[in-house]
Amino acid sequence: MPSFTEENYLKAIYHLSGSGSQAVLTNEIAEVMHTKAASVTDMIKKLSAKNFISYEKYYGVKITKQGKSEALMVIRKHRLWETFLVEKLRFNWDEVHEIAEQLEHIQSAVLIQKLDEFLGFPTTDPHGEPIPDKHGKIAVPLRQPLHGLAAGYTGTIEAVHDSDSNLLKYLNRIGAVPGKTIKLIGKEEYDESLEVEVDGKRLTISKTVAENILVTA
Amino acid sequence: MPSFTEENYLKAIYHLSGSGSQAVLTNEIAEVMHTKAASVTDMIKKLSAKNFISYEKYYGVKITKQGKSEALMVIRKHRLWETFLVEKLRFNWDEVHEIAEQLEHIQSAVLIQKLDEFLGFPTTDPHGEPIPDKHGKIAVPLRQPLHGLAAGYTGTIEAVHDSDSNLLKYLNRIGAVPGKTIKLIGKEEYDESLEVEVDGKRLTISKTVAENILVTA
DNA sequence: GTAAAAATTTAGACTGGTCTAAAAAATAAT
DNA sequence: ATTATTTTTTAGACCAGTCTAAATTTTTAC
Repeated sequence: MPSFTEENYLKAIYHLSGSGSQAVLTNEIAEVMHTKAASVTDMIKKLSAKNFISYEKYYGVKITKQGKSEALMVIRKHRLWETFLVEKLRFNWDEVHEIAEQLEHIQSAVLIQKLDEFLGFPTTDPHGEPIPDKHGKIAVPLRQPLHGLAAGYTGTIEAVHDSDSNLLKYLNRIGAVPGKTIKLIGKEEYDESLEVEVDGKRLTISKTVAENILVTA
Repeated sequence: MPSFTEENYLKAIYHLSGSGSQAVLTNEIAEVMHTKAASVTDMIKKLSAKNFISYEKYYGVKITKQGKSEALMVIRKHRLWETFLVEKLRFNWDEVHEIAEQLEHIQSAVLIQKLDEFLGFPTTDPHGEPIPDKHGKIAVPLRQPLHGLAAGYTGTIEAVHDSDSNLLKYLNRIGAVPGKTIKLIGKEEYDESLEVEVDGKRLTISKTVAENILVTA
């Protein structure tokens, strides 16, 4: 049974690796975990000893089948709890991430099973992200970050990354929520900011924000 | 903000002290925390430095106003989550303690506020224990352990201590649940076991079990 | 193809929580 | 009241997770 911290590392590695398909570098992990490279190296050794990842010195880390399965269970719990908080407790979309970060570590398979049932077996969370099923199976969504769209094209927002509350509050304010239509007017060369149209309103968003908005054409 | 472990110690001290009215000894804490006296001494120093308890060497520990308030908040969370698990997720009465032990440490005042509202502001948990309100106010229940009843008398089960799942499963099996009427037929001298009648059935229960059944006359 | 820069790992130390073994204080027994 | 017993505290150690500073390896630049 992985610890609290180990679960967080596995989740980060899973996401950074593109659902487990690529190797991940020490500094990448350090950045998203808000920690130092030396700490990551230590943790990598522990996760490797438990066969959650495979590790070669100086080359980076690959998540194993077992590690992927653990990560997907944590993600499942996170997204089910977020759904609960929004659907049942009437939280706003942008207030649930931090609480779900805690709830995702509660250990009880039957709890999650019953929660899933209580929520009516939802397939996506409030941010549009797919919820893995109890076997860890997850729908692969067809979508791309907004800044990958070509100028002039219109897309539908399918999901937004729920990494941080401030981003979500901002997206909420400008109306960029799942289901909405967004048109890419043009790209600014020097800073890669985008001019877009949402709800008939023109606005400029930074590259960083655009990367967190996921659209289908 | 107290840590996970500190919260568990405060809760234990609160209960052992009879809601904060008496001093508690090191070994008593060690026993209920399933830890050693030396570890308790260490933790006592930390809790004392944070003003959650007052401590005199070799004398024991008294919980402060601040410590009591923290303990009551943890108890409030525990009992609200237990209510949620039974009322909403359809858990059995005797399956929820261990899960609530984890959930009680989730940090978010607004979460508990919304959960309370979602449950319709319950005043007792599934075991009959009173739920402290958001200010830490708790109804003082009029009741006594079953073995305090005199032979021949009948009482109503108001609550049972939810310390451990095995006890609760046993109580469930014999029908000793809150709301039920229980008659004390007689006491056995040498081991203080009790002969009782529940649901028209006669049975013998140990002193240990009787102490966990709380009745009103 | 060597030097400089960047990334990674090691070494050693710290905190929180735990332990065992030994010392000190309080209580009980005669 | 002095000894024996129990309770509590201290001393020293360990594990998980983190850090800084230094060493090592890889990558980039010329």
